[in-house]
Amino acid sequence: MEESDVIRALAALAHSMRLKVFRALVVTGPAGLTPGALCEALEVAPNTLSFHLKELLHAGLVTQQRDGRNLIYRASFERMTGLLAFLTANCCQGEACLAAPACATC
Amino acid sequence: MEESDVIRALAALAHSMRLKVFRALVVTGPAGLTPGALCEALEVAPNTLSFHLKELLHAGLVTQQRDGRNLIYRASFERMTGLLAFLTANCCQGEACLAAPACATC
DNA sequence: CCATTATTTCGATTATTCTTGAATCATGGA
DNA sequence: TCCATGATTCAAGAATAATCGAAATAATGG
Repeated sequence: MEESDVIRALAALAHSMRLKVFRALVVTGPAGLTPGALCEALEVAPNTLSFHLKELLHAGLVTQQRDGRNLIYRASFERMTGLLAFLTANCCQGEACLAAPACATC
Repeated sequence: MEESDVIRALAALAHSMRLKVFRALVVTGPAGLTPGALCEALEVAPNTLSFHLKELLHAGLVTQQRDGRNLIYRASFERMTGLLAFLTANCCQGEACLAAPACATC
């Protein structure tokens, strides 16, 4: 993962609504959610949500798939783990450190 | 870790220079680095660096300690792991998922 | 106490991002 | 084909963040 990709992903997540959207998709898992469902859950206007979903999509943090007249968005776990790996890579020059596993519940 | 803290931390890291600074501190580990050393390594003006260090400090991602006429900045591994944990918490509603450990080298 | 080095703070300008409303595109059914 | 629904795009103004030069603060050694 390139540094520019990492920055794009971090910037995408560094916004209240986008973080909520991403967390909702992470919690939901492989089933994913439609924009309509997210609008209702997060009480946000469709165009505003669409803007933020596009940001997440462009950052590679979510994927988009059409299903009839709905779209299904899913969190990209591959991208997320790449991001986490970048932040901790080569920490402490290989010495023992306090970095804990990323996913406590899995 | 509160959502607002997470956003602050993500926003702090979502900037090329700040990410470089943070990575340099992560790689260096507990010894830490002075602003002067970072200035030289990253080829940045002292006041610009100071601005960004303050952002990282305010986000809790780095700590500051005075040592004579130098300041020593260190990455806060505690904060970083808290951030990583937030992003992956409750993923996939407890189902098995692909989330990998955060720190591959430690 | 003064000079020097290290680092931060201030203020103004520029650039970027967020929000909002109206318009547009895509799909499925009558 | 026409309409309704789900979702996105566009353009503007408002808010926020980044940059840079100049000045200020902090600590040490002479």
